[in-house]
Amino acid sequence: MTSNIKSGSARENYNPGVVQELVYQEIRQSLMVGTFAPGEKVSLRNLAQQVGTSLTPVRGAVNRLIAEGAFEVLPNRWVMIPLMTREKFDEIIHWRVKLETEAARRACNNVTKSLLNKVESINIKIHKVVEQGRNRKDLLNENYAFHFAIYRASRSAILLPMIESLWLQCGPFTYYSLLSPKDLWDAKHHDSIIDALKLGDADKAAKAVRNDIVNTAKFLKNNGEYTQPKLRRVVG
Amino acid sequence: MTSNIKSGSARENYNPGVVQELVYQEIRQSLMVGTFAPGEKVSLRNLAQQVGTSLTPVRGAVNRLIAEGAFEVLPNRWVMIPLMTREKFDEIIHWRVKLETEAARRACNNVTKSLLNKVESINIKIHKVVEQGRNRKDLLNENYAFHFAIYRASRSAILLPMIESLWLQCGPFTYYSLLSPKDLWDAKHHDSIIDALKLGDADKAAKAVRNDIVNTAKFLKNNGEYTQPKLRRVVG
DNA sequence: ACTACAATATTATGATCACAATAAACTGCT
DNA sequence: AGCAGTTTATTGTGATCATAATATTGTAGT
Repeated sequence: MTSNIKSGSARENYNPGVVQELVYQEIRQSLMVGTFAPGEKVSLRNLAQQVGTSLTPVRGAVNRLIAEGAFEVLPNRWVMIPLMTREKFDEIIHWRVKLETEAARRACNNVTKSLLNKVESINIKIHKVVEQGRNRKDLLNENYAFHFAIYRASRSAILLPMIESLWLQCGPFTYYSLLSPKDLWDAKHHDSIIDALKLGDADKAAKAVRNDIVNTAKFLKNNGEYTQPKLRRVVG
Repeated sequence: MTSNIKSGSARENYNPGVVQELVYQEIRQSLMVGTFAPGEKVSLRNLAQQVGTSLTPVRGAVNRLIAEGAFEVLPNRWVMIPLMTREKFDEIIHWRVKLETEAARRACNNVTKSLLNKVESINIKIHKVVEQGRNRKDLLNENYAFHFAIYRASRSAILLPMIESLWLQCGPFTYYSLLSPKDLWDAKHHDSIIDALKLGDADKAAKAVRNDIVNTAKFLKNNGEYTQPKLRRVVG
C-alpha cells in the first residue's frame, strides 16, 4: 500500500475507469500480502490518501471488494477486514478444494508451452524465496501467481471469480497465520502439479492441488488466530 | 423497476447507506424477474432517473452487481447484461447443484417451525400461480423466496453469497427462456424438499434439490436463446 | 443512394462539497 | 482519580459539476 496511483496527476493520460481498477488491484494485492489484519477497520479517506486519488474510485473498488467478501460492512457503515472463525475456514477450504481441483482438471485440457514456462519459472522463484528465507509477502505473491496461472487456463468465467473470492476471504488470515515461508512450503505438491500438467493428467493434477491446499490449511488451522479484532483503525 | 426510492426526498429520515442498498435490491429484483434481457445495455443515468436518486448510489449498487457477475463491463465501460452460452449455462447448473444440495443438507440441521411455515406457505402460493396461469414474474419471485428461505437456514456465510451470485448470473436468461409458469413447474420436487426438511433427511433434501434444479435446467436449455444481444440500450 | 467527415448528444468517471452519524477528545464536576 | 456531559474531529453517504471518451446524428460531396 505504498504506491501512488496518480503518479503526478490522474488526469494526464486520461483513461476512464482505469483509476478505480488500479485502486482495486492495489487493495486486493494488499489483502493478499498482509497489509491488513483480520478485524482491522479501514478508512476510505485514508485509502484514498494512500493511493493518491479522491474518494470516488476508492469507493468503487471497496464496493467490489465487499461484494467479493474481502471486506465486511459493520452496522455503523464502517468497513473492516472480516474475522476468521474455524467454521468459516473449514468451509472455505472445503470449497477451495472442490473448485480448484476442477479448475486444475480443466486446465489440463488447455496446457500450452507458454503456460508451462510460466508455472515452472514461478516455481523456481518460490524455491528461491523459501531457501533464502525471504518474507511471507514474496511467497504469497508467487504462490498466488502460480495457482492462478493454472486456474486461468481452465478458461472458466464461472469458476475463476468464485475461486478469487475464496482466496480474498482467507488472504489476510493466511498471512497472519503464516510465521515464515518455510512453514508453509512443501515443494512436492507444486512439483507434481507441474508434472500433471505436462502429462495432461487431470486426476493427478486434481490430487496434487487437493494435497497442496489441505497441507497448507492443516498448518494454518493450528497456527491461526481466530477471534481478536485489531484496534488500530487505519493501516499503511 | 417502477418504484421511486426517494419517495419524496432521500434526505428526510436520513439513514446513511440505505439508499444504495435499496437501489441494489431493486436492480437485483429486476434482474430476477425479466426487466433486463441478456445482451441489453444499461445506462447508469437512466437507472438513477428510474429509481429517483443521483448517480452515486447507483454506481455503488452497480459495482456490487458487477462483482457478483450480474453485470458485465464492456471495453467502452458500458454495462451490459451478460449473454448466456451453453457452456456457461452448463457450468452454472453444475455448481448450483453442488452448492445448493450442500446448503439444503445443512438446512436440515436447522429446521424450525417458522421455516416450515414459511416454505409451506410459499409453496401454496406457487401452486396458485401455476394453476391460475399467472405470469412468470410472480413464479420466479416465489421460487426465489422458497429456495433461499431454505438456503439461509444453512447458516453459511460462505455458501450463500456464492449461490446468490449463480442465481443472479442465470436470472435474466431464465426469465427469457421461460415461456409460462406451467412449463417450469413440477410440483413434486418442491413438495419432496419440504418432506425432507420435516424428516430432517439430508440425503432426501439434497436429491430433491438436485432434481428440481436439473429438471428446470433441462427445459431452459432447450428453449433458451443464447446469442443475440438486444439492441435497445435502456429499459424501464 | 451512399460514403466521409464534422457536429452534437450522451456516457461513465473522478473530484469536490455538504451533511448526518458516529467516534474521540475534552471539560467540569464530585 | 473517575465519571457524566459537552465539544470537536472524523467518517461514510449522496449530490453536483467538469471532463474525456464514445455513440449518434447531421451534413456535404460524390
